[in-house]
Amino acid sequence: MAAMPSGHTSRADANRRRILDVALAELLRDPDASMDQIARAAGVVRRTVYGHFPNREALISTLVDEAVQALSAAHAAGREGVEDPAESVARSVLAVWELADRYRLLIALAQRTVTMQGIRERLAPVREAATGVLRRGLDEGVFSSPLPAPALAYVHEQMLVALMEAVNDGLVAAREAGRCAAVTVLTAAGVPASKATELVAKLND
Amino acid sequence: MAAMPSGHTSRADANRRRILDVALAELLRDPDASMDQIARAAGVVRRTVYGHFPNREALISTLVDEAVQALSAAHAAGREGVEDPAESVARSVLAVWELADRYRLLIALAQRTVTMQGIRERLAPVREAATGVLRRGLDEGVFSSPLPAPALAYVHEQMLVALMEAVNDGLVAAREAGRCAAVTVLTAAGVPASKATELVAKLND
DNA sequence: GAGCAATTGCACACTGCTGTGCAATCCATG
DNA sequence: CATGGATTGCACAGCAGTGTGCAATTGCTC
Repeated sequence: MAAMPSGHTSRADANRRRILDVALAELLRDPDASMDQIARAAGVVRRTVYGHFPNREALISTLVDEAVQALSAAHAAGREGVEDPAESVARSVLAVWELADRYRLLIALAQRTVTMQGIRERLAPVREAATGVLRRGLDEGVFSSPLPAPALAYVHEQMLVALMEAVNDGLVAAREAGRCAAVTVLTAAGVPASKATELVAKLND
Repeated sequence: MAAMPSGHTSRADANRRRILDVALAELLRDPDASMDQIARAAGVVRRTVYGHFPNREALISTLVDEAVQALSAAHAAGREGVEDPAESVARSVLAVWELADRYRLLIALAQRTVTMQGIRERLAPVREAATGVLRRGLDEGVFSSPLPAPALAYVHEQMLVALMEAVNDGLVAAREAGRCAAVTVLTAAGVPASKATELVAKLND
């Protein structure tokens, strides 16, 4: 039946959750992983996956939606009520990075998948927000770059991706990565290294 | 027969060349483009493509090899006989960028393909060279970053990718992109914006 | 115009993935 | 232990792509 004892998710729900989690990891290893691979990795039969998601696209779409939603929230929360562009950027990066450990894989995946298209589209709002902050920073002279704000937004986005890969490959400790990312992003925007370091250190204490 | 008149490439060679060129463009639009799509786009029948390349992988492999080779050459040439790390980095970026207009597409493609693995492997030497320069710069204090040299190399690599996408999307003029890339890369490494701009301007006159 | 390599146009076998249907089975709950 | 939703196992149709074989044809070269 529909109702269930308090605090106890049905087996179906648990399976659905696990399938999503496993799919995330599995699609990283191979962006073209088949439904069968995913199902087996989730300890389930292919047919069962189709019981939860009508088709492959629906599954991936759900995955993307979850990630994008979490990311948008973090990005927005990170800079609410802050007027200084530099601090705003730093806070955003740090906030987004919180999720990195969970979604790093998906982001890396996104890089090399056709699905990339869909993801970039859905991230457009976030990117526009970021562009806005960057533009303000450039206008106010807090930032300094030969690049127009939108291009700088691209660069920042890719820098985070690069850092995530660096963490994946063990070049940077996950613990420090957030701070490093924030500092590097600010630095790339033209904020003096010393000032960037100081600001981030203060935020991160 | 095998021999041919001076300076005149056989139709076969011309076809092979054209197939490679078209495949490059076609695989960008769709990393999973079929052999048939590629063949048709090259104004040729699928069977003909198989006449030149035993299989899909061989074709892509050839494509990658050409690009990597050109890239390595440019990267090395750009910084031969230069001792200042900052100038070295700036020269490399500018040199590599020369090829960007031709290979930008492939690079973007690489980002989202499984083939990515193979490419990153083959680019390892270049990345190591870059890491070396970055390390020297960090040691000498010319650069300043919380990131270790290898991670910084990742970041720089991705920044170039981002810039290429920005150009593809019309956010930056191809003509200025090289200079901007160089400046931004240096800035991200902690070189003061003013100094970076000045250096690049001098190199690029 | 004969000769020859390259190209073409089919046809074929094979593989791997998708999405669906259905009967058998599992298993927590009541 | 009975019940019903979830899961399983299997089978099937369909599709798209790959790589290959071969005979017919094109078009350059001599």
